[in-house]
Amino acid sequence: MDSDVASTSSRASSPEPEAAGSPQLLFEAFCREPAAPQQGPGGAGGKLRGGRKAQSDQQQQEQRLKVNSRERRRMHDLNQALDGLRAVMPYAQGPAVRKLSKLATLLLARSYILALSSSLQDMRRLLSELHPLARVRPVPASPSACSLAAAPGYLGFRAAPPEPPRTAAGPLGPFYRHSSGSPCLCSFCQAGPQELPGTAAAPACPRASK
DNA sequence: TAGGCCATCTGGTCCT
DNA sequence: AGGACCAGATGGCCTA
Repeated sequence: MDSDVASTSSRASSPEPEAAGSPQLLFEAFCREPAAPQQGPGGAGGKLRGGRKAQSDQQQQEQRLKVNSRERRRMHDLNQALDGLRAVMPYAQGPAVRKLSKLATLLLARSYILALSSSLQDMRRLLSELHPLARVRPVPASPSACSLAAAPGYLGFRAAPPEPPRTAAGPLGPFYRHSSGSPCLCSFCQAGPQELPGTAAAPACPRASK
């Protein structure tokens, strides 16, 4: 299916990380201009008298190429976002480590967020125990400040996070297990994901996925 | 070689 | 109408 010129094997193992990594770039990509007009080859008025059907076919072809191109770019943006997510994820990164799969990235991100939330709660509790008089001041309510603050699970100083659903599998789902006997040195395991709220004791190490 | 993961194409649906 | 989003199909690459 080589219907698109741009479909050359640009795959390799990493999908064109043009600007991957930086959240800033991620947002830039997210907010980027709405799909440059991308003229098809020949542009308008290429064929003058090719017959109505031929012209219609060509128009359809160009339309198809345009849609394909948009879809490709959309997927590239998605992959960039995933790369950005991987970049801030607590797992061993390096040339010798296999890149997290998309699914693993999402699952690990969820676990990481839950772990951070739990840590934050613990620290807050500790702080209030050490300094009973020093109350943690609530974040001034400013609805327009950040839409995240309105999210149900937002961990501001207002409400405790909702209990995450408990699943039978580990925080990364049923896909990830430690290979028995071999201690994992990745930062995720070092940090102790077993403290995740609402999860079983099953450690979740992305390196053990394969 | 089988299975996992991925990129790409494609058609459908929804929204502006 | 055009664009975004989604899911299924397909084929390639890589690893155990």
